Amino acid sequence: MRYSSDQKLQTRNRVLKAAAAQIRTHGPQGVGVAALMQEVGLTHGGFYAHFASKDALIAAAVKTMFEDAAAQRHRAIEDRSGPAALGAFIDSYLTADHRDRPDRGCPVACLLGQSAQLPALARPAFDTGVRGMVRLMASYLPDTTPDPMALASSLVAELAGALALSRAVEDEALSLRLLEQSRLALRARAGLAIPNPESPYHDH
Amino acid sequence: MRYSSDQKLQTRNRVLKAAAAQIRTHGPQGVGVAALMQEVGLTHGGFYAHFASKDALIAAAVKTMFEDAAAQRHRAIEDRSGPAALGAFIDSYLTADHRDRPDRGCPVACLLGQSAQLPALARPAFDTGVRGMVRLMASYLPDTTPDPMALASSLVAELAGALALSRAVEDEALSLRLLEQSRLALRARAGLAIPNPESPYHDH
DNA sequence: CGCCTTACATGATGACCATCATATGAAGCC
DNA sequence: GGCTTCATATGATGGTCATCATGTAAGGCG
Repeated sequence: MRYSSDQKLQTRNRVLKAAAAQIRTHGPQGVGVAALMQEVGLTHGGFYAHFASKDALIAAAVKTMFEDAAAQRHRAIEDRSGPAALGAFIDSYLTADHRDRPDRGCPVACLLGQSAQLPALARPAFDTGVRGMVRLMASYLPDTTPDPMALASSLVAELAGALALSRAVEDEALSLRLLEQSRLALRARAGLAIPNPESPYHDH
Repeated sequence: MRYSSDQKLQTRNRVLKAAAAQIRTHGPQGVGVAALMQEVGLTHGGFYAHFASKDALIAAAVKTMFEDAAAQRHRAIEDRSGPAALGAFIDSYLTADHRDRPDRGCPVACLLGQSAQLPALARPAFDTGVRGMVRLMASYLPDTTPDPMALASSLVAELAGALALSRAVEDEALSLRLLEQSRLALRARAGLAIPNPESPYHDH
């Protein structure tokens, strides 16, 4: 092999990561091949050695976004499971930090209104990502939940909706209130205790 | 005045209406001046007699979208008020019909993830539109609600989130289930009765 | 009747875009 | 040390875009 053994793969991954960030901040149509490659330190010419087309890149990038999101989720819930994991996830999702870093954040919240604008190649990736998130939420719910998938989908809708709303609102105080209010509502709906770090009734 | 007395105003309104539809389906960046004018039956040249720039058009179009949405809301709730109005609104919002016609539908659900992609000129219009929707929901809540704005913002988040999710999912049955489940969850959260079973959304 | 405002059309400009054909140059292999 | 391969660069192509300068014609007003 020429160059270091996995040079091409590493470059491909760097391009993917940059694309995943740009798609989340500027939308699928806001990414340009030339600008993207420049961000990685290359020129536009080499792009087609890695991806068949811009649409193929976007499809691959959407997939990466969900993989990264799953990794972050694991970091957020640490070794908790069940309802405790759900609470940790909700709390980590509806934060100012997550709101301010859409480029590293949940793909569902970023692409919520834009599924129709994704190239046809990328839509299945987004679809399975959304379903995966719902399924995961359902798996965290207490065993006593009558219809876990129903509740989970409703929770995901509010999670992503609230984060996106908090990004749309210009007033910082209102934005924080939106996050906090949905956080409380979601915890209540999921049958979790009111979050209070010092409370002896904290859920785990 | 030459031409019929308000010819220019009417043209402007037709352009605005077309833009409002295109923005909702193709996103703010998916609208082209030439294509837009052609849809109205004109050519691209006259555009700048009506709007200072494309960004100014988008700002004006966002405003129109919310005005249209308010009019539709009035039609949906008819002469109901309070919780009855809220129930009618929720039921009319989370329907397959609304899902399938984003070009005439709620601007919040369409632009949820794209507020950052709106031109700076248009963001205030979106911001006030979102706040208006939350305020209206709050006004429908029962007087006994402890913190109406808090509940209202949480409801709006789920409403828009659920509609956007239902648009993202490719499986029709799952999409309908998403709508129905959030519809039930929202009615319950707002303290409303279980909706009548003969609703037109039950076909599946 | 003819003028002149005005709504709109034609056509041009320059920027930017995705895509591709071809060149370059680094590095493992003989 | 030269050959070859492959990751990336250079530069071109055809397209689309927003914007604007200028042309045209419709029709109310003098």
